[in-house]
Amino acid sequence: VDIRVSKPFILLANCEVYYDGRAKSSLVPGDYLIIRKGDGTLLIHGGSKFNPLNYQPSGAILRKEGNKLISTRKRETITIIIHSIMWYREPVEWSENKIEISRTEYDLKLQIIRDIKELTGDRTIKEVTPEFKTPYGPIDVVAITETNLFHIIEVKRGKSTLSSCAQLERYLNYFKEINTPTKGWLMSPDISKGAVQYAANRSIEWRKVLFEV
Amino acid sequence: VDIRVSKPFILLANCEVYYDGRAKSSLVPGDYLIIRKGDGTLLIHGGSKFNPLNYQPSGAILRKEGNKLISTRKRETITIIIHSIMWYREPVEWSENKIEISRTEYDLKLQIIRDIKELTGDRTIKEVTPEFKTPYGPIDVVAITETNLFHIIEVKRGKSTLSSCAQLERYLNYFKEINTPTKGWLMSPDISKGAVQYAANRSIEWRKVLFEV
DNA sequence: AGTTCAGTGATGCGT
DNA sequence: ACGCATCGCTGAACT
Repeated sequence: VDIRVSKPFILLANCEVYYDGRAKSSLVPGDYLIIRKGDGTLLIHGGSKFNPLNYQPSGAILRKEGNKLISTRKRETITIIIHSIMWYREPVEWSENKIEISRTEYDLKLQIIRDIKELTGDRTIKEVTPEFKTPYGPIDVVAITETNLFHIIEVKRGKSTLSSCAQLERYLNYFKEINTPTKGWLMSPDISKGAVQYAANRSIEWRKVLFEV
Repeated sequence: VDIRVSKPFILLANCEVYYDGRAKSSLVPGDYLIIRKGDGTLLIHGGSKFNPLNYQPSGAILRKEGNKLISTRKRETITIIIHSIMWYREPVEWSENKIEISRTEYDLKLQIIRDIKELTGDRTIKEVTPEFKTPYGPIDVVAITETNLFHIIEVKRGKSTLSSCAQLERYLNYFKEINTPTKGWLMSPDISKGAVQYAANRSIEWRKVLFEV
């Protein structure tokens, strides 16, 4: 079988793989599934687990040297030494459509902005800004009251964790530096125990928010 | 062609895909690559990009209903409606070896622990603990001096970011609560501009550490 | 090109 | 099972 590096292909081969770049890895000889897409993406999958064993994201360039396949991208290199080919296929058509997805953090954010006064219990809110920019990163939602109190809201689509608390606190620190009074909020469907503890110690409040759809 | 849900297979098919679970998505009809592994992993790949369009991680259970493939796992469901099959393969052998990887954060941490006195410039360190446990999460490296000053060190294999700063500060907060004097450190090969700023404002120090191998 | 964050993140390790 | 941190994370949006 002749592998064409100019075409997308799907290949099951007995091979070994070496990677060098940000990290360095080697994969002992075995039968693996090798996928090469039109945009340069290279995936080497083993017989279990979600993640490919080795890979290169879109933009990689593939070449052939004897029984070696070499893929390079931004100073990273994958070398596949092929011992034998079980089968090889070039898809005639391979669609590039995207999925349409809902129940993302963005959707939850819209709900929160709509219900902001009920959720915070603050009827004096006069302005709500999503993606509020600060030098310490963009804040999911900022709601400003008539008396210029800033509600700083971090939204999570899943569980709020210690890491969410730290993220929120980082934003709060910015407003502390510019002497602006704030109230910090976590809003999400769930929260971890550690986050509850941490939030309590720093007067951060959590509001449970569920997806409506 | 007859798809056997009891075996791992690779399938190129014209199909449409619906997912419902934590989120909800749909994929318009097209030609996609469907991979089913022995551990239940299901991957549906389009003709570009690293990430699968739809997927289920290991543990999913697959069944067939007419021209539908239905995979379920923990209240999440993927439904593939198959319109036509381009080709279908069942790998006879598909290895489950793991890659051996180096230059991970763990490797960098070992270097840092070895060179801890040089990196901190503190010759009075008497004890170094990796994975130091606190209620606010485990700290990469803690080094304690003869006078009980705690060096709190957050290690990153790539670039230190604002998020790294916030993570470190969260650990520092714990020691503040128990009235223990600390010095906060970021150690990594690189650091982002925002992180430099944030660290400067909170007397966190950064040390550049490169992989030796 | 650099920075930041979401993700159906997944995965591994600890409790 | 939950909690937490890493990942060669990738991908997207914005500067």
